[in-house]
Amino acid sequence: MMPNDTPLDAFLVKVLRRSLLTDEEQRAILSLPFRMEKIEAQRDFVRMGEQVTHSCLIVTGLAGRFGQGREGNRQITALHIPGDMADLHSAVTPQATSALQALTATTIAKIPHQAIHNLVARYPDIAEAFWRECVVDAAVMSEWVVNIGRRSAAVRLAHLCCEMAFRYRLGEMVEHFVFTFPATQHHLADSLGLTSVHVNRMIRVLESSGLMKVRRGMIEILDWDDLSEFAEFDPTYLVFEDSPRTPMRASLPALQN
Amino acid sequence: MMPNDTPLDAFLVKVLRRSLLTDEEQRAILSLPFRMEKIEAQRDFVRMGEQVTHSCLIVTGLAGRFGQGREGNRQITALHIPGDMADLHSAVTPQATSALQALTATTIAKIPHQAIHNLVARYPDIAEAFWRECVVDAAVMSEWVVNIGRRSAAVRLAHLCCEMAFRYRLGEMVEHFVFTFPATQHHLADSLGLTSVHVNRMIRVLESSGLMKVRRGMIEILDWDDLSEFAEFDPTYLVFEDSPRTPMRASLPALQN
DNA sequence: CGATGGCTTGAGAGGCTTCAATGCCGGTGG
DNA sequence: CCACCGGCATTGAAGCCTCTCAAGCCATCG
Repeated sequence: MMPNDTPLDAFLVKVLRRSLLTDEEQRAILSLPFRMEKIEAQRDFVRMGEQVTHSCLIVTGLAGRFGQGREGNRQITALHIPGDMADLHSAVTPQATSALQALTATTIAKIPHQAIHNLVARYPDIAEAFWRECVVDAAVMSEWVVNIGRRSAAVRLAHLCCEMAFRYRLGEMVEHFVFTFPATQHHLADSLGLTSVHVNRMIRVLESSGLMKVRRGMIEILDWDDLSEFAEFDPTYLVFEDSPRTPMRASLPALQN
Repeated sequence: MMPNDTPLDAFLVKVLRRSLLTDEEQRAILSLPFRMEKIEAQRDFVRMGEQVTHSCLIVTGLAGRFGQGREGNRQITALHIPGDMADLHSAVTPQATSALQALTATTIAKIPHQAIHNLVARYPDIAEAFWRECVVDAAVMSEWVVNIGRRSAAVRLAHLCCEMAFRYRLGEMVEHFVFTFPATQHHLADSLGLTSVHVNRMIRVLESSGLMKVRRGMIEILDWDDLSEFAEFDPTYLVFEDSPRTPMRASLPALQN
């Protein structure tokens, strides 16, 4: 089945890298109802503690999930790029435990939980696929814990850039490339548990080692192999096509309809 | 329905705090097949990269999920106590992206993925409940990112102790109490992104402020209110009983069977 | 052209680490 | 019953990585 031109396409493409779905199931996902919304930079579109009734798919721009300490210390716990369902988990735990904020001008597609529930009740394979998406998000966060907890600032920054590069390119890496990444140094700092001052210095360190450049709104990878080596970056946790797809399916009784 | 005496009871109790399940569904979970296994302290029972075929329920003891940097730097990304299904997510992503290690002598119940898949294919509500468990685990990790990224060592340690206290007591808190927690200071350090030397010093700081004591294998909370205030601990991310339980259920067509 | 937001750079302070030695305690074997 | 042993906890001193504070710069925008 060919994706057409819905905002849901990018999401479906990502899902299909990890879960095997029939044409009917794919069509069902693509026909999910949604309402587009433009969010200006620095605005929260999900607030902490709120009762959420929609899941948010990032269509363009960049969004961050924020936790915070008492004294205004903000920490980004996840970054979401176009094609990510930033909020899929809220379908299953509607009370938001953290805030979602647009880091730059962002458009989102809001999908009613109701529709998601109808979908997964009807298609167990889709339920499993969505469950899997949430598990992959958790694996990414697990890697962030390691990154923040146990790596030096320079390696930390390099690792984040590798992850974002890998996610933007869906794993199709080459030696040297550029991608747009509209996060400020302050956003990077909040993602890394550092200050923006120190992020700035580390950017210069990486640049002077010839590994990468960070400019306003974009990142240039100069040498992917050296960089990912330096960053201790191993993309396995992003669970892409290499891993077996739903290996049990064959042995399941076909219950759906 | 009354829990009887299976290792699965504790797990079911936790699931029921977050998901509404019928008697039949509860019975189905309790009749999941499993094989008990004793793991000695410091031994990995799931290795990184391994293809996993079972999910592990912690029955007694304490287990840690480990990520690691290049130079032997270990970072614990999750702690699992009795009643936790440490590995539920592996049912949906069988390639382990991190290792599971027994921190002390631990007994686990290994549940075949096959059985889990059969269960969730038959009972959509259970699929949703298991999905929700994974989402809660992710919420805990999200809080760890904030903790490690943005809080000082003393607050960080206090926060972890609050979390573990809350989880051991399933949220039934009192002013002053003791609970056994068989982690070493080294384990705490690996959970907090600190060194064991510094954890030791912070323990003494907390003790001299009269907030808590940490002894070999146990933690004593001296003043829960003051401690959780100091730790910036807000248990919302752990509990979902306040929030509506699977609010969509009523409106779903009853498809199962 | 002033205002704004982000980036850059410097100097000093401090929190945490590193290294290293000592102390404690439970277990084990003679 | 005691001596030894190994793992963990404790303590000190020195150093470094990162933070804080503060100023200057540069582009963009009204």
